[in-house]
Amino acid sequence: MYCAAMPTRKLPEKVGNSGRPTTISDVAQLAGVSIGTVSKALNGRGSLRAETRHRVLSAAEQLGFLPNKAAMTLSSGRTYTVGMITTDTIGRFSIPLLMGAEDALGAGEMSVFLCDARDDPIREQYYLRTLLGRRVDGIIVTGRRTQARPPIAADLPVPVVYAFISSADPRDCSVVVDEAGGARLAVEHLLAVGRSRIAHITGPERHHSATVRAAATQDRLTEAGLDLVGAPMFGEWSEAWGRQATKILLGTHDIDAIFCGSDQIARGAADALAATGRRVPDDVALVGFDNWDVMSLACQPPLTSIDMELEALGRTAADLLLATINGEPAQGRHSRPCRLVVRDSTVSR
Amino acid sequence: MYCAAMPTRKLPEKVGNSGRPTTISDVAQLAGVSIGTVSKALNGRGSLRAETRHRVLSAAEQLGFLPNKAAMTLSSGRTYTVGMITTDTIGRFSIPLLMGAEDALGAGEMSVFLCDARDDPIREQYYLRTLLGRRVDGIIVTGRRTQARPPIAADLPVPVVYAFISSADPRDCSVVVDEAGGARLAVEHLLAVGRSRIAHITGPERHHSATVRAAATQDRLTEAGLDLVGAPMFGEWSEAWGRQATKILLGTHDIDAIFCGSDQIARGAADALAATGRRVPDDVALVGFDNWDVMSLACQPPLTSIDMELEALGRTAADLLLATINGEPAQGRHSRPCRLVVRDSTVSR
DNA sequence: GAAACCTCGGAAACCGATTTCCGAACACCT
DNA sequence: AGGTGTTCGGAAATCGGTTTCCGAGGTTTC
Repeated sequence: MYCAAMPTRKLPEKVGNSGRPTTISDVAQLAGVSIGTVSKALNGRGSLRAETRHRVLSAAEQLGFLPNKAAMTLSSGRTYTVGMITTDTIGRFSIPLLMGAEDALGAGEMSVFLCDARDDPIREQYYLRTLLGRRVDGIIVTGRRTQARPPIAADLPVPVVYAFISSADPRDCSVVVDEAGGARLAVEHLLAVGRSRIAHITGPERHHSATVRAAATQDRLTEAGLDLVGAPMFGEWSEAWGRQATKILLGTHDIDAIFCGSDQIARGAADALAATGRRVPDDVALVGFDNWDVMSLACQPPLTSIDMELEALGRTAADLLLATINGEPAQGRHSRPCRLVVRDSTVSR
Repeated sequence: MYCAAMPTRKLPEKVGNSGRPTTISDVAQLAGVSIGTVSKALNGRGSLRAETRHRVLSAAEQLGFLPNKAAMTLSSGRTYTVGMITTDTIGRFSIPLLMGAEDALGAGEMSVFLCDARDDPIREQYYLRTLLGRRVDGIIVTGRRTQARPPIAADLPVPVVYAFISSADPRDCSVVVDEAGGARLAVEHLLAVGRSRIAHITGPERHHSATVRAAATQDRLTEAGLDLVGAPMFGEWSEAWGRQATKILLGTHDIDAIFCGSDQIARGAADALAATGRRVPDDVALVGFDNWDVMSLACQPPLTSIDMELEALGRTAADLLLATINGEPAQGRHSRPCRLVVRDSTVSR
């Protein structure tokens, strides 16, 4: 009978108890077999009588036995762990990548060590060493800048996949976003809704993403027999720049659409357009990039945007890593398409 | 001489090489000693001749030896790993917590497994089991909702610290934000800049954070001999609600300040104020909560806000966890103060 | 010159699992 | 009754470290 007042007895808990974790020997003793037999029973190896197997399983259940991963690692050589190094700060981009990777890695079947190198090469090498010391089965390298980066190290004993960013060595396996394709999607959409005087406001010219998207924007317009209105406006990835650039633009050109290099810029643009009495999308249509809900949904009107599908990218990266770990090496650059998300900033509702 | 065309030779690399990772035996063989001696030399144990110690160290260096953590774990019983379970989604709140924790854990000395339970108790227990299977040295439990939650499990074999959220069991160790104190800071600041007709717009009433902050807001006003203008306006944590609530407020009351339960709400309020011709801060002062740069800096004008100092909170949680791991159990609820960040939404520049 | 002592480094147990190899027990066949 | 084959489960090696214990060899002391 259970009595609330009595001192807590060590009941068999589903997850662990406060003492020393139970080992395979404890299970063996309780089941009255050897530890080898326990191992076979739990892993379905060898040939055991059904009765024996069952006896072991219920003993393990009763003790809440969880095999010690470190011991398994030692004999199998695998840790069922991967490392994820973000070369710059963890943020809006790395989180979806992480979630996607976790997902592909079986959500807990394999675990992920997340390392934030904070743009510091020393710290990056340091993390690399700790990951190698932990004998991770593989490494995913990522970062905010999409510029190809030097390989994290030559000749590592574990497979490496670059996600979002790419390695400068073409033999390395990289999974990247087709940002040019994303920009083309945006332009095509604007053309489809009847716009022809299109401007482009984006981030710093030193950023690979900004130049790639700007170039693709111009290319696609040229294909349609059009020209970009003015030159691509390079600046910051900020709302303030979006506002400022839009004001400049409105003073000098006649436009019916702006494709922005980020949702933040687009939001700034929306504010500037509203402040000068332009209606979105009737007078000027607006497309952003990133599909960052915090921006694209809060914007008035909600933003049409380009989604880079980062979670899927994380999944792909992890899948390629798993393939390599399992002996089917994946090499080279893999590019993934973007997705257009249409909202009220380009089509009247 | 280096020649670009010649096949890559296996040079002694700083980090790893492509073959099987080197073991302590390899080092022992190269140094001409036994593995026990290598262990002593590398860890500064035992008594060795300086010459021997040096010979071992340079052999280890030459081979790029990284001790296998799994093997160390097996004999020491420690994994130098902690788990961090976020009960809901990883996001804006968990990342600073993680960074702070990483920092306190020596950035790589101990590593962190981040687990996203996605508001699913089943998944939570599943992650808990995998963490226990990996024999983590401790667990940090966190989440977005600040409501006290049931303990993640009774009687675990490893220490647990709750961060940001708290455990319903007062004996558990929790580190939380003094949200009431934060709200009081906001009110005091508004009083200090001469406001007396203060309204409060915040999130859903079912959210602990919203009710706690609202209650503290009213209390502090009462202490000052004032009343809140109208009742606290509970709604959503969104800009749209901030806009909507502000419009309602302006139609029914005469106010000179709004304290908002989040920066998003405050930003919506700022937009609504601007749309109706009110100047911020001259006509209406505005204070947000969270000090989320994306919102508070992009807002026009930039928002005065309450910073919960989540990174410091993560550090504190990790410190308490370390203390417990090292045999100085930390118990009970630890509350940490907020910080007021003054910007242009409350003081004219 | 022998006993006592000190210094240094090796042998081996141990951590907790997996896996191989082998032998005991039993059934079946002639 | 004896030989053969099959089934089941245990003993022991192994993974890569740490740590304890002990002995070889040299030095000091009387």
